[in-house]
Amino acid sequence: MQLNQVRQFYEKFIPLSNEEWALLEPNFRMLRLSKGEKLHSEGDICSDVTFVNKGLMKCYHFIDGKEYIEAFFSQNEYCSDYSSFLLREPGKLFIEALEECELVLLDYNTVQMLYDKVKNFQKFGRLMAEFLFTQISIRNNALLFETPETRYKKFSKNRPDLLQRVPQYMIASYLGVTPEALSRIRKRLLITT
Amino acid sequence: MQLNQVRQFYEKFIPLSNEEWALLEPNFRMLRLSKGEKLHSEGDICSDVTFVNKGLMKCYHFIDGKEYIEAFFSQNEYCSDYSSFLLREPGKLFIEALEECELVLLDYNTVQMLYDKVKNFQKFGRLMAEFLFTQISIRNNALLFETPETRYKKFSKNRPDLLQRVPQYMIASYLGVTPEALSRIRKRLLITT
DNA sequence: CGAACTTATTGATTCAAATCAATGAATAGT
DNA sequence: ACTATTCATTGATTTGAATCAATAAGTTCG
Repeated sequence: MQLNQVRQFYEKFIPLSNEEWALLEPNFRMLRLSKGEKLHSEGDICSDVTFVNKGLMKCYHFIDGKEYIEAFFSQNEYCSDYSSFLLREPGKLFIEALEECELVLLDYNTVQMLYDKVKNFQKFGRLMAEFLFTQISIRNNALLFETPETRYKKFSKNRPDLLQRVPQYMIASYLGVTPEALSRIRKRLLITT
Repeated sequence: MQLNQVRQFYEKFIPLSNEEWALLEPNFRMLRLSKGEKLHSEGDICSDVTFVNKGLMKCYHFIDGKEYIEAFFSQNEYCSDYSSFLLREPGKLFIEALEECELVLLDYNTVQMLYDKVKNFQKFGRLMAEFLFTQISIRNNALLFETPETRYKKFSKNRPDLLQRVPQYMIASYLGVTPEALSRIRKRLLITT
């Protein structure tokens, strides 16, 4: 099991001695998903925090037959229905592989155990929660206060890789508009530019 | 300085021995604000986490001459521009007293110090961040997926106190609609009910 | 290769809520 | 008590994006 990416990820938040890593390492589980397979569905209580070792996941609400994409998670990102994981309540999200994926999981009980056993893991948990808070705040402010056009421009700039890997109607969903609207935005930008 | 409410608040998240409390207690600062005074303005780096001992605060964006209320914080709630506090970057929020307020503050450096010095404080920080994450998620899902009418109904049910204490145009702003729209929603509900 | 399906584009129409405008009710200040 | 101001309501109009509809371009796979 290739865990060097995971370790690097953790070490961006906290220092980890070899001894501490040795306590962490045996707890990870590897999961491979094919394109279209789901990690998590609406109604499930999210059982694990998940690190994307390889591939691309999408995370979405499904309401009245329509997908509303909340996030894409690619290599070296953390991906879970975090609210459900924390609250131990059935979640509202689906999480699905958009490509062949290699995931590294840590289940809820193990996480709780590690908070007690591994020095610094509590801090890691705090920093992760804080990080995710700031991420969700940024996204929400964008949806509330920026125009679809601005959101598209920023997305193109920040995630040019996803622009290639993800069909346009999913980008539209992520940006909070219909595919038709995004098509028109792109047309407008081509003319203007 | 009346800190029993603060202690109770902390103890909802973690156990605190008298010794630990003795380490915490001297670090709190009390701040009184009159109606209309601001705790925090756009562009400020949020310096403190703030507990509302008494009174009512509003937290809002101010864009194109208009207020967009993000949250109300009343007695026994935590109130800050948390993103700015965490990122150490200028914030986008204003936080202002809607009534005479009594606030209890803990500044950034002290918080960091306490993470190291007080057993369990790291855990408290994690639980707070997690709690705030779930709160923001709930609000955002409401704004994205519920109708203004549903949001108003839930708000009336969950915060009947605020319905009394806060003018209707501020409720409208919090619910993400104009005052005119909220007035019409209320009318509709009166007729239907 | 060509059929079947998926995705993207373009145009016409609809819709929910914002904006604009006016009036009435309530509240505050002198 | 009376004026000024703020707040809530109601009606008319506008608007940005969704929906509906049709076509074109691209992909997949038998």
